[in-house]
Amino acid sequence: MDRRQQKTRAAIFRAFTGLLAEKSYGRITVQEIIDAADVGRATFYAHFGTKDDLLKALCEELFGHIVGSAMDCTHTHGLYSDRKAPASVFCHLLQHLQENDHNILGLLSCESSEIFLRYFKDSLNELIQELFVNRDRKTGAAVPQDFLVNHISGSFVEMVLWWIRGRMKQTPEELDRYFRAVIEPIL
Amino acid sequence: MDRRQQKTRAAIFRAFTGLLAEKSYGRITVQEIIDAADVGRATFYAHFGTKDDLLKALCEELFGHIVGSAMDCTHTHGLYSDRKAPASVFCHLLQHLQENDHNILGLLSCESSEIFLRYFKDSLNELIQELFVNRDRKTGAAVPQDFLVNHISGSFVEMVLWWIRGRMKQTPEELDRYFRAVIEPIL
DNA sequence: ATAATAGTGAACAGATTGTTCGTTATTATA
DNA sequence: TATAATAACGAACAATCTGTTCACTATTAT
Repeated sequence: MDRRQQKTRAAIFRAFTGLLAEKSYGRITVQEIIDAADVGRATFYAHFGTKDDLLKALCEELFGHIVGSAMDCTHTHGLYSDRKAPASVFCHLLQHLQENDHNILGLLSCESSEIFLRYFKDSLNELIQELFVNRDRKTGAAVPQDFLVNHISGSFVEMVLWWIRGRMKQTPEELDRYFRAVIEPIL
Repeated sequence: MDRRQQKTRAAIFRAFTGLLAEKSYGRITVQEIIDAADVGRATFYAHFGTKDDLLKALCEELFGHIVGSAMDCTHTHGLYSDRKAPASVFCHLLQHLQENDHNILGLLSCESSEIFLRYFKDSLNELIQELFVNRDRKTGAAVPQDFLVNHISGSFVEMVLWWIRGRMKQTPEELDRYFRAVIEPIL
């Protein structure tokens, strides 16, 4: 609502992500954040109860956004007509990542990437769960459905990590092919 | 060498793992560790330069042990004749986990499990890499080998996390079946 | 027996945290 | 435009934590 709130919130987010590119989450102090954001100490604590709260808020904003967009895309096709329709939700997600919306790659490739990957996977889980509802399963009941959902979201996240750590030498389309090669045989 | 060193080292490890069961890694202070271990402040810093060093040392000891044993098992069969030969390395690993050697489950199920999972996965990667060397790959070159290795170790670790978070209702043998069901089709 | 090694306990400056409070600036709205 | 509500400021605070130092004591290996 209040423009001032949005400004400080954005400034804190910006400072925080900037610091994450330099050092691990654990070593970042509130002091550094407010210095970088040029914001009063009391102001920080008026917005976020703790550093962990800030982390959580940032993750929700980022991953909620990216996964939400993927969800919209699969539900209402044609909405993104201005962009080449991706071959799969996974490809869509990877392209989103490569475009580096809100410097999301910075977070996933920083020293504390594991923390962000967990949030990412949680969001992914919801997405994939939904995809399964609208889909006939061809597989017999060899494995429970929630095992399968976890396997897919887990593999995807681990693949993204592998991709980033390898300096992202593959294109999203290439990665998508790999991923489908290891996932589709079991669907 | 010196018995005193081993004792304090063990006391610190014990105190640390105990605290991890209660609170997240980030919230644990050196102060609490030395209080719980009943060890002088200077002593702690004589052993570990920092809290992160302690974490690393613990992980190396634990995962090096469990994965190393799995590696031995696959190399020299019959060594573990006193125990029912497990159907696969994965089953072997899962059984080891369930036995909760050195309270390894406590670490993997605590609030900071992500940190430990990363170390676990690193160790696993080496193991699986080795397994691939001694094995003919049936798959075509649809996906690169290191992608595949990462996919397998990543999936395994994510499965363990799923297992633990679901309160470990499945037996290691059951889990092993699931895992082979999603992995063997692509080998 | 003795020299080397490890642990003790206290003290330390410096940094970090989370909170409080009076003051100032910005915003919404009447 | 006037005014009341809201947000940020900045300075200060006690409490805690960190990492290091030092003189002293206990244990260990040889």
